[in-house]
Amino acid sequence: MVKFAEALITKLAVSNKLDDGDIHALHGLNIREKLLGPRVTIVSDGTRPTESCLLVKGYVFRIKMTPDGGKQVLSIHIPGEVPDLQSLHLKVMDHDLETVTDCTLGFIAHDDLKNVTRQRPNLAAALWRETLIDGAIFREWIVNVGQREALPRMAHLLLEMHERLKGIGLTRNSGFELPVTQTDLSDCLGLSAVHTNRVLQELRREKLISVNRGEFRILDLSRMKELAGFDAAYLHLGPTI
Amino acid sequence: MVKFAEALITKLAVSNKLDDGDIHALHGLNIREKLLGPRVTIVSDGTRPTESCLLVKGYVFRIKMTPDGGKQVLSIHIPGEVPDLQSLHLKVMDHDLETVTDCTLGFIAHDDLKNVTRQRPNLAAALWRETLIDGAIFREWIVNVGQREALPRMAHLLLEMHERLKGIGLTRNSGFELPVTQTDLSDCLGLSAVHTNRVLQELRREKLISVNRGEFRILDLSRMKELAGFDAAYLHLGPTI
DNA sequence: CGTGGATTTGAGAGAAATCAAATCATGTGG
DNA sequence: CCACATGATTTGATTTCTCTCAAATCCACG
Repeated sequence: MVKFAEALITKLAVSNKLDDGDIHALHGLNIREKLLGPRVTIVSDGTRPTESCLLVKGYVFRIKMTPDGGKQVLSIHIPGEVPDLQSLHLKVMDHDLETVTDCTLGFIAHDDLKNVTRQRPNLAAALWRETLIDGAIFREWIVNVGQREALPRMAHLLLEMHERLKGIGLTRNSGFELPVTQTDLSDCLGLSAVHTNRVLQELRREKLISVNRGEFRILDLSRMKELAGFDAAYLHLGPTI
Repeated sequence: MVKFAEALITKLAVSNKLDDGDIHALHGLNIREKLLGPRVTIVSDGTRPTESCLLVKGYVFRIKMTPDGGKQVLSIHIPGEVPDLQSLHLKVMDHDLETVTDCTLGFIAHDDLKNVTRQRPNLAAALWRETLIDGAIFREWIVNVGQREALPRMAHLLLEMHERLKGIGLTRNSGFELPVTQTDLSDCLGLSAVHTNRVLQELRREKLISVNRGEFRILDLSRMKELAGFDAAYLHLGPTI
């Protein structure tokens, strides 16, 4: 199944330099395909996965539930990413992984991943780097919920998704598909669904964005960045030498 | 300088299994000592470090500033940790690193770290794992600021510090040194300094904690955990097989 | 003893949550 | 093709948590 390796390579190449040997090794990976519908749990908090899943098509949420029923989305994953790559070295899951949309996933055994990293230090570094970029995005999310109020917070999230999707070619003139509900967005931002709705209205009223059924468009990039205090550096796009 | 290797080994051993060869390799690392006073910037946002720093004594904050002067503490680092280990693979810093107290630091060149990881896959995994635990803690901080209100949020932070410090033997019957100001705590939690003060008073009034000059004590662990919804699983303490 | 930072207190304002209900899709089955 | 059910979005009113502003007190230190 070439598409799996292709998705992974495309995404890795956004932030890493891969040589022919690396690419060959990735093509050689044994990947088990799985198609899932929307809103399905892929991996559960507390379990011990023996494989990680490569997302090829669709969106995936990492989610953490609080004891009193609160729900926090920790990250939104896009094609080419491996949302539970951390389980390669953190044996017990500390959060859930679930599909947002119809998804095509490719499961790769941890043993195979370990072999590849042992044989190709450059790939090991690339995968490590991917988990570090995850971490950098987590850090910015802490800032987002901790420091920004609702309007810039929403703007920042949308800008991040725009920037990351642009990296893998999933934007068309500042528009991108993100088929999530307003409740989903509220779970990303730590806001109530009602307030999320009002914030989105405000952004539309200000002609900063447009939304129709899961298609978001940034109408005024520079004003949005200004509003959100957005600086893409934390995404570490482009292989830095 | 044995103390550097010792601090690192103690901390790594909390979450990893190290063999004699690993320990020997760590002792062989070339480490440059540096003593810093409190409130000193170790590494700045936007720079490209060529070494990472091992914290041996004291506390270090990772900090992110927003364009409008907001300050968010991203993590509090304790002895044995390498707060900027991510710079090994993410060349440009996306946040600041600064001392909180008097600190003893040991700087290790990235080249040396890379050599060690290339020669000892088990150490590579251990270091990768440390950065993944960082990530797990970031995730929980997102939940903390996103989902919990002020009182449980503060309780959660204190419980986390207690649990982590216990791992390296820096607690005495539920008490631990954490010489930070209330303003520091407010920057950790995304609260105002005034509200932080009121929250601390409330926790003391409820006989949940006591504080005197940088020494915090958890007076009622189970009620605190109940209040905070605290589950230590995300810290990944103990080497999971 | 004075100075500056840290903590504390009080009062008022503001951002966001909650509660409740209406409206708007969307998709299903008769 | 329409009636209906279900979930998503929207609106309005009210409450609550947290912030801001301003000032007082406390404390460590030179």
